[in-house]
Amino acid sequence: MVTINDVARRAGVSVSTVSYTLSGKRTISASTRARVERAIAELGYHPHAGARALASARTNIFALMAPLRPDVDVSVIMQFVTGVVTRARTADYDVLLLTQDEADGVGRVGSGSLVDALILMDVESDDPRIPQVAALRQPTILIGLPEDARGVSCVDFDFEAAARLSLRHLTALGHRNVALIGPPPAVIARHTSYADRLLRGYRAQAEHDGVGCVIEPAGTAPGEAVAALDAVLTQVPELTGLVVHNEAALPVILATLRDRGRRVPEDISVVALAPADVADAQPVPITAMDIPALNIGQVAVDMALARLRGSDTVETRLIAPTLHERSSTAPPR
Amino acid sequence: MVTINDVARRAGVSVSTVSYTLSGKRTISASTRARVERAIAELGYHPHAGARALASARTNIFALMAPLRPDVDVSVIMQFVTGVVTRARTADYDVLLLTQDEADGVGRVGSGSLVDALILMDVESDDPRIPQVAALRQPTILIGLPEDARGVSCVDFDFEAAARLSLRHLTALGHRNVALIGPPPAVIARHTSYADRLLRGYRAQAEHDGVGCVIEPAGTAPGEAVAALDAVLTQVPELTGLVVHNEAALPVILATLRDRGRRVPEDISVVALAPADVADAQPVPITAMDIPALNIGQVAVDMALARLRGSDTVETRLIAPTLHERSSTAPPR
DNA sequence: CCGAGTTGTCGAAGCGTTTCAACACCCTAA
DNA sequence: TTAGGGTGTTGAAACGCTTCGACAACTCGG
Repeated sequence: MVTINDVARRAGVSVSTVSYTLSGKRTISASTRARVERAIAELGYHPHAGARALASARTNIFALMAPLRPDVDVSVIMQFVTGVVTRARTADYDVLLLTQDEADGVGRVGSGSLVDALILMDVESDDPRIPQVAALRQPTILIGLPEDARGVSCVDFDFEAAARLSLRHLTALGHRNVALIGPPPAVIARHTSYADRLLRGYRAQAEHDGVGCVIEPAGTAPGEAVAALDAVLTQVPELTGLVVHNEAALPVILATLRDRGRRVPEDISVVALAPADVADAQPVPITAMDIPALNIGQVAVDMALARLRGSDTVETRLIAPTLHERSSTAPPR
Repeated sequence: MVTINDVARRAGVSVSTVSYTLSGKRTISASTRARVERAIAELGYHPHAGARALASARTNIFALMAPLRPDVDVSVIMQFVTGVVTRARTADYDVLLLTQDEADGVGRVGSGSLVDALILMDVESDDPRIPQVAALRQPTILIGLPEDARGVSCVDFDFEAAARLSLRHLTALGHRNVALIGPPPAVIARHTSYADRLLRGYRAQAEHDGVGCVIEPAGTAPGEAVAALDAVLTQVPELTGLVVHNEAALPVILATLRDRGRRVPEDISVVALAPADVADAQPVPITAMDIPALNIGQVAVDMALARLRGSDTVETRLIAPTLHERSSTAPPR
């Protein structure tokens, strides 16, 4: 194993000089720097992560706690993860992947100084992890918005506003017989933060616009999506407007609508909450509130970095929704 | 920050005694152990990961290099990842998530002693990472099977056998007009290991059974799947048997078949290569070679652990396919 | 030509563990 | 009674890095 000592000897300088060339925390003459860098390249030196962590109290690792469970929508999760990992790397950070189902994962990686900051996904309205991270030295960023966010920074898509806007888009077009096909029942039962806010927004807007409030959760399996749609059609036979927030269900619902003889948008208008690529890739491009999942992951990292640089402002950032009109909405006939 | 010193003082023993109680590498009397454990609990002590790594040359971290690109099938990837992470945790290992697109990620985490072993996904037939990991002190497990696997352990689903079996299932039923809808063009162009083996197996079996060999790649977007299916139907108008290996395309293809007036399995038999839950969740449960992605991830971890325990046997494990008959195949009329 | 900065380099003291060699103790067999 | 062999515990030396304070060698204004 090649150490900083080997580099120093080879370059004819002291160990500390090598360290300072690497970190840039002191000025180093151009010629010295060059010799050190050559030695590093020749020896193929990589600093020992553990030693570095011990001496500097920094690991350059983030913990990302992601929901590796079947009931959440994999493609969106992946986008968050991708956003986090790629942005972290640009700041020379690595990402440690944790699951929810370890009881004290937070304490272990936090108190054990394994990571410099934590990013938590799939936040619930009253999330048990919040007191845990609050006890930590490391800053934490939540992707999601709990009821009580004291002391932790949050970032998320503004699902409440998104739900309101989606419905308003339909009612503004003149639709009165509308419904929402929402997240899986399990997600709602857990009071996952986004689901709570989504439903709250939808209910408020339905009341505000004076339309009936029909909400049907849908599981991730195709059969469940069909069942949910049929349940909606039973409750609202005259249905002309549908809001869908459920990645997995979207294609199935569109296919089933066709099966049932309902054309989109002539008979039924559909608004989705989904990443742009998903909405765009459907047989009929879907008018949607684009969920910028990749971007939210990146913002989470940026907030973590800011905190590590000393900013102690705990903030909540809600990404405002923008409705992207595609071909799936029209006035009712 | 509470250190092993604090624990030792509190328990009235030496630092090394605490260390040995934690590691179990020396016998400790029951009474001492109890005192130490109480001190640990009372102080909420967690060993410092960096210090531990430095002293023991072990980090208890695996690197998992996963394809965070859009053209691979997210749901299968997620299953691999989930299998790896959960199994790793049962052995007290954490998982560091790396992407492919960092040039020397392998060297950085390997030479930097950040991880004890590496697990590489999305392996290509002639993967440039193989020489990199070969130069490392740490063992590496590939999920996939490159052309030249010297020195590295591999584990994967036997896609070649799976393709042969799928096709043979159709020909044995009497189908002569068959086709394969395969992975996205980009995956094939990169010579992703599984795609290479899949096509090889299919071609061999087609020749062996004396049926035409029609292969159509399909992108992940719904539109592309439709296009692929139509291309197949143009080339083989009398089509009665279809093998599909493409998670994302499967539901779309089934829907489109219905649109085109072809019933499954009365008019067209469909065999898929897909995880059991995906195959099972379709409107018509699909006869499939179940891809045990979760399990493969776990096996990868087990192989890594074995190597870390000193076994230096470099092995290649191919998980044999088993055909699970559901309702999507029947003899041609 | 002197003193005060400025710049570039160095030595050494940690950082919190693990682990090796040593040792004290008790038990047993001779 | 003593030698010999476990048991259980300890002190101290690593492990490879960062960082602080010190200092030599310059530069520059007065």
